[in-house]
Amino acid sequence: MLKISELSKKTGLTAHTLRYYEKHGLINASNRSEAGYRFYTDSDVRRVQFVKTARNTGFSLEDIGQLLSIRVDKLSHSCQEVTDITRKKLDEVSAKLTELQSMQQTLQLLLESCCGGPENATHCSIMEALDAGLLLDREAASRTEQQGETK
Amino acid sequence: MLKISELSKKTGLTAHTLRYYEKHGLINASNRSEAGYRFYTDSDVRRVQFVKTARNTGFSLEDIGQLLSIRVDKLSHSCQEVTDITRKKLDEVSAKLTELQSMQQTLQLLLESCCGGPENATHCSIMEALDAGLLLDREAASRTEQQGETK
DNA sequence: TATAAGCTTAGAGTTAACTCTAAGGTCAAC
DNA sequence: GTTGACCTTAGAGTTAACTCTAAGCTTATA
Repeated sequence: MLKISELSKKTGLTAHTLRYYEKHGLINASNRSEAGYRFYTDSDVRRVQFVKTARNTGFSLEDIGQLLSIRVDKLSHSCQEVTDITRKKLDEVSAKLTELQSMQQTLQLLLESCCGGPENATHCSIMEALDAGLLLDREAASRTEQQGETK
Repeated sequence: MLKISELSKKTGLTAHTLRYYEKHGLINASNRSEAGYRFYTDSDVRRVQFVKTARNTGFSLEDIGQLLSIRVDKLSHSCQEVTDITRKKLDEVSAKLTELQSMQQTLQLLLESCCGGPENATHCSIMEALDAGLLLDREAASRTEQQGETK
């Protein structure tokens, strides 16, 4: 039976975060001392570690809530439910990745185009590119279109 | 001279967002009607488009504030200042990219490992992997270390 | 002239996941 | 018996970039 600071050390999550997770229904301390101190069982610890692993994998706390309800009653849930959550997250991550890759490419091009020296910025090619809106041909285009479509 | 809704149409930014940018010192309407309506000059429009392009490139509003102060007085600023801001942003984007790529890989492996079928989740390999904390060998490890180091 | 569309401001709400504070109770050690 | 470390709770603050609301003018149209 671990106290919250011991669980904190064991998991690398702060006591604050552990209480936050509890408040949001993700974890719990199976026992309390007479004074109200939380005491965590091995089972509690495993659940916290599950949450941490899922968090590190990119799942939101809401996702994790769903995964946890599957975890405690696996018989009533299917693999498909699990893959649905996972695929949805993968799609989100992939979309974000595409966006960031586009940004990365643009930023690299900008850096390559500029001398980066102590000269004044009168003819700075980065400033010129931003002024010209040249980047709109790439990432901005898709986002601008999406904005227009959702109106 | 454009009214705010006209500028909104022209830029794809909402009037709300334009006022928000103004409140945060990024843009301004050079003129106002007697009734207080904002009127934007061509120069104002170009500045707004600069902000939009920079935003699409990944710069934060704070970054853009710096870029704008360079933009209005290029003689007093160097290319290096511009590349510093750009490189810092590129580093951020690259770091985030690495993290997301790791997540993507993990999520893909999880999906490949699971049947995803209507079977109950008793032996779901995704649940097992999250339970085992297997992913900690990859991305979580670096983040856990960072957390430990910054303590 | 009445209606609707559009403009103004100040300020509150949203989102996610913490992060921190205040006020106070508990516990082990010296 | 008094420090000091640790625990409790409720609730406020943080971050970024919007997004929306309310209450009230202004303007164009029919």
